[in-house]
Amino acid sequence: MEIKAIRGMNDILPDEMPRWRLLEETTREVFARYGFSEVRPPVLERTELFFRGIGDETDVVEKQMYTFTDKSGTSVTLRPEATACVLRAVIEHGLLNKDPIQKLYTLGPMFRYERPQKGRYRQFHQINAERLGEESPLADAETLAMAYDLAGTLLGRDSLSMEVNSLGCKECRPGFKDALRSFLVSRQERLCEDCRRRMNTNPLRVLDCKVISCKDAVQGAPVLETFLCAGCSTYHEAVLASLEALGVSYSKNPLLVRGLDYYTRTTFEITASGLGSQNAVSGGGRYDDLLSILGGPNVGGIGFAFGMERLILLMEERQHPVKGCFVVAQAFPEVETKALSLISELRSAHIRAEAAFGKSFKAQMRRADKAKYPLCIILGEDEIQRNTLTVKDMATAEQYTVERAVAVHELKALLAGKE
RNA sequence: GUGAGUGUAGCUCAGAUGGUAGAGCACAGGAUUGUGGCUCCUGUGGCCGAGGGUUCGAUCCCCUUCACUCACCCCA
Repeated sequence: MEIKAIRGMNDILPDEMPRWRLLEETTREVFARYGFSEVRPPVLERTELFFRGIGDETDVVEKQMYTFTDKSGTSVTLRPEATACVLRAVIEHGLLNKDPIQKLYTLGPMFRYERPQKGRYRQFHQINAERLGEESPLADAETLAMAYDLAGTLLGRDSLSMEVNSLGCKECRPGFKDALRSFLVSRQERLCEDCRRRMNTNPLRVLDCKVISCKDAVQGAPVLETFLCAGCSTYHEAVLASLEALGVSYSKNPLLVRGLDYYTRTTFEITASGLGSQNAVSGGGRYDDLLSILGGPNVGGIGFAFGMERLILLMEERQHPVKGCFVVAQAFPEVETKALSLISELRSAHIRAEAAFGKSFKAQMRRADKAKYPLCIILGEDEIQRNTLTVKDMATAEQYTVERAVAVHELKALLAGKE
């Protein structure tokens, strides 16, 4: 029986790597411009971290976690998201004592046990940014701007849209929840089965339901915006004004709800066309209570995540640029030995060099062509006799004779002209 | 967890009322015994997803199972 990869876990094959590298490089570049530094927490954490951090009534925690007990009997979980992990690291190492403002990002795999679908896998990768220690709507706006900046440079602004909302804080949200719940109870016979359950556990989610009868029933429901306390309301206005100042185009979506419990005030989502139903490319928001819930200082933060596979799906294919030479050698032991030392000399000079021994001359040429090498070096008995090399330009088919002694120097010059 | 669709060569896909399979691309070799791409020729490659049932005989029909895809749910 052939062993195959586990469901929902994919190999990233060589052809796809250029896109992944571009994605990672762009992320590092953009985030560095905003003063963010990289961290790398482990992928395995104590299960309790996510219970406390994400909220035990969320779908993620209730049914999507890869949880098991390790050999010491502790319950551990493959992280379903990164924020709780990064904050755990910040708290554990007292980073906020060294600097009360922390701007961090991390890249890596996350795990959720869900039915795989386009843009949704059981092992998937996220880009995650967290910004801690600034109580200011400007910090919120700048964080959203950074997410928008990254998405824009990767995908172009045209296919993107950003939606913003405020979820209020622990002062004003309960009032809204209660009002919403009693509104929903009054109309519960029109709600779908799921929503009748959600009505009690997480009434906000009902607003987001896609079932038409629910959308209908929700008409005229209390609006979160009107319940926001004065603090939240002015804060939200300031965030929106700052977004405009930053040139970020967004739309308000009072129904935008996040799946994780820890969000307060600002939340947002970036969606892209072309992904089918999993069209959220990024999402995030402010979490003023999460640090303290996790046992840290009473400091707020804001962050977001990008789904890397979703970005990759939208990025154009790229090719490995190949700059170097392919060495074609006639199949005689003496020639092959010389070829070997030439290759090694080239590599020492930081020139990419490759050969395919044990192949016919023609086959070697074909490989040189297929691998898209701009130059091909031909080494045969004649060249060895005369202490020269034949260099062939694969694009123009021109050939030059080069003295063996100055070969590396010459090749460097020739390659410098190829981009 | 629910629903629908699909599993045949490395990839994309044909196939017959049930008689153990083909194409294109890719790969390898040759036409050109030291010259790639284009062309032509040849070749390698398949337990027809797995298990069971019906049948003289199943890749095809039936059941089961697994996987993939899309959608729901939920999310990045």
